[in-house]
Amino acid sequence: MAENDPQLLKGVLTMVLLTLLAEEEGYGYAVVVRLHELGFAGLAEGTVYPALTRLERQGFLAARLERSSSGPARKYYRTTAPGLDELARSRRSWEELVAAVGQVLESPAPGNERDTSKTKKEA
Amino acid sequence: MAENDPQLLKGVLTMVLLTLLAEEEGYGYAVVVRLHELGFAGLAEGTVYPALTRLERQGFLAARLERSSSGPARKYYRTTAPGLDELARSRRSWEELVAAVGQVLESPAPGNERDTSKTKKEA
DNA sequence: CCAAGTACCTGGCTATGTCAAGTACTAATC
DNA sequence: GATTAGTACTTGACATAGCCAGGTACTTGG
Repeated sequence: MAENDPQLLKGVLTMVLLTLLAEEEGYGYAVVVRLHELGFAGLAEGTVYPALTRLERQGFLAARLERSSSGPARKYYRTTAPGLDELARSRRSWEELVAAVGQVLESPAPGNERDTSKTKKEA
Repeated sequence: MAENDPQLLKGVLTMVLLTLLAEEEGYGYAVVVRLHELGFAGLAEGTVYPALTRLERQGFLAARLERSSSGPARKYYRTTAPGLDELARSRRSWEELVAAVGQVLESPAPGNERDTSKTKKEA
């Protein structure tokens, strides 16, 4: 589980959070732990909490507080209906990206000339 | 080919550019056109050129100018040896990310309780 | 009382994609 | 020969979102 490239994560976290919290309600701390288990190794709390707050502010997550006997109150989040829409959109973008990247990475043969000018007369 | 999420592209572009320019030399404008064909629909010139410049500055790409009869001189880039190393690292991160995201998206059954506290006594 | 585990929040930093505008060369048209 | 359109590259100001460091606060146990 190597260090994840911070940049690669961008945008992905939103989708991941909406997915997890659509399946079942959860609170920040637990989500962080879960994500570490799922392969998002270096993921910091300072990344997840602001993301949850943002998604709530955007109406994609709903939150409720619940007292806990093992520490401070937990903020449970659940994906809302607009959140599900956003998730669907997000997944589509993700799949397109994966497809496009796949096409580049598994590029078959480097034999086709690419020249935007129609090769009328070249230097 | 829907609008790509700008955030999702982050970090990916670097990898894609290093890949394309490792296969064969190319100049910015042509790369932009090529990427559009490959599924990176909304990709702007203003995104690609700075990326190329950055990669050159970092030593991952080498550049040379070539006059053209169809417009201003073209700046041809080719991936360097360090660029190939970076590409390898980058691909690894990407594959890990795709795997991790895959695990979340195709999450099988939402039945397992996840609670960081060992359920000693819950509210 | 203090430490450690749980749980959340914030400010400042950074990286990078986007937009808009600009420069400049060539060829074709009027 | 000035204008326009296509080719080709650059840049500055902006927005987003992840990261780090540090802070707050509740609970339990020594």
